[in-house]
Amino acid sequence: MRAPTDRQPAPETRDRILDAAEALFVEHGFEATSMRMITGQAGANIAAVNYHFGTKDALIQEVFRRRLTELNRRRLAALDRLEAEAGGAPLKPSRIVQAFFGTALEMAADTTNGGHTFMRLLGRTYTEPNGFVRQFLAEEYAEAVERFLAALYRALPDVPRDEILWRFHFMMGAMSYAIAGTDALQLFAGQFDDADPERLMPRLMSFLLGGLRAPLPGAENNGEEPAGPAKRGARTAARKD
Amino acid sequence: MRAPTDRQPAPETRDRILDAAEALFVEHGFEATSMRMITGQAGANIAAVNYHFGTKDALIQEVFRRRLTELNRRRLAALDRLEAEAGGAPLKPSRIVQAFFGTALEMAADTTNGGHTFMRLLGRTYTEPNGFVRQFLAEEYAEAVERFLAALYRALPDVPRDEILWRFHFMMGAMSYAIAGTDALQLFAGQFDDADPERLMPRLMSFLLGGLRAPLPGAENNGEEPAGPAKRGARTAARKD
DNA sequence: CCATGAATCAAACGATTGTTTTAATCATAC
DNA sequence: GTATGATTAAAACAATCGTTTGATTCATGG
Repeated sequence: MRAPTDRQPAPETRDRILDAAEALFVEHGFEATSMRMITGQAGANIAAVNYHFGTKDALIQEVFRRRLTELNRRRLAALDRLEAEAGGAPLKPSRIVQAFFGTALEMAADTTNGGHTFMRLLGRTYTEPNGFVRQFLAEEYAEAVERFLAALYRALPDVPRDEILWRFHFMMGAMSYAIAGTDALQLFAGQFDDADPERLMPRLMSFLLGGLRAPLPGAENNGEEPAGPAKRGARTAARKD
Repeated sequence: MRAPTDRQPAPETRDRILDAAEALFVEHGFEATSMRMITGQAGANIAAVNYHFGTKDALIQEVFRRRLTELNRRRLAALDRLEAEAGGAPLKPSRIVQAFFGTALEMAADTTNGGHTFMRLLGRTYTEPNGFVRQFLAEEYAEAVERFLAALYRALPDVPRDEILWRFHFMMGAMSYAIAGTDALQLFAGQFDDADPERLMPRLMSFLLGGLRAPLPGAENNGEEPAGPAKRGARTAARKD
């Protein structure tokens, strides 16, 4: 009676709990969301969580696992497709970025199946203090990050790998805010006249690619004293497309 | 006996509590940090927090207030300086970005006075679910955001304001990850060979400016099908420097 | 029709939460 | 030295936390 059957899809209580937990985690965070809030919203008994998942931490993990596995599967499928088309040649950075971040944005645009809810949760979880959540995320992401970084290294052989790594990191931050911030961050109160999610994708893509292809630091033409307009021949990271 | 004196700087217990709370909030988050953990690390009695601050929420607010007021004061001072130098002319976008994000990175580089600790906390708090924290942040930021956005609008008159707003938003995301991620995000496990904080500033600045000046979306040369390398005359957001 | 095991239920578990109370201690001014 | 008010201290407050228990319901196959 300890472990529920795992060959059957399980009726529905289990899924209702996952959905409720996902929504409540977004709204209140992990710690501030109690088991009673979850089971209450799911219309289940308080003991149902421990019965189906064992512990609260295990529930959190499962909330992430079911979506994250799918997200990274799609990402890797998109990358596979690109590499198959290219036939051994290095990929265009813009395509790589599109495959990784565009796929995430597509999931975030799905408001009917909970994808939107989850992506908001995911965005704020990258920086979550909770230790075991971070480690779990790292494991789930390991393969995808490794392959996409390798693709970027190949695509930008002249850019130092440290630089690519950092910029990939920056891009993840921008994407997280893009998703989480649409409704979460009211720092720019009343300023978002146009929060059309339709336009978010091209907006973010332009920004990400601009950052990725920015002139490398160290070249003294950047940042501090950029004397005149648009120096020609400025040292640039990526002009592969 | 209810309200402590507010004309005296107060001895030190109050500050020890703030420092302990700041450090513990970074490590565990707000909810997972108990009053007993705070007072324990501060070497104070459990009742000291409620005596000095009234409530846990008020303590959280004070942790942010004391640093955030200073940070935004410096930001606005830097902007004042730029505008004084320019004498009425629009500013260079790179200078504006430097004044806003560079000032934050400088505070994050201060590892001796808790600035580093706080900036890590701040970065992950922008997306905090906790309602009253977000509202408090919005109020503390209102003036600085308003003035910097206005400066960017003037600096980039040809760029739609919505676009500037979004890119400012993206930049905040990238910066948050830049600070919080150095130690928090181990997603790229073992990959950060060069996490030298000295180099973080120019790296982030290059990325932010690249994103800010990226070609605007909508122009069909961007993102999806960028046929050839580096189209000349591509529509670009900002080439003021 | 009954046996079997999964699923649900109400109720309680001990532990920990933020906060309060009441008394003791401390410093300072008269 | 004694009064005054700020600070600290120990102890307890009710409330809520995640989890467990043991009984009951339900579905299914022999």
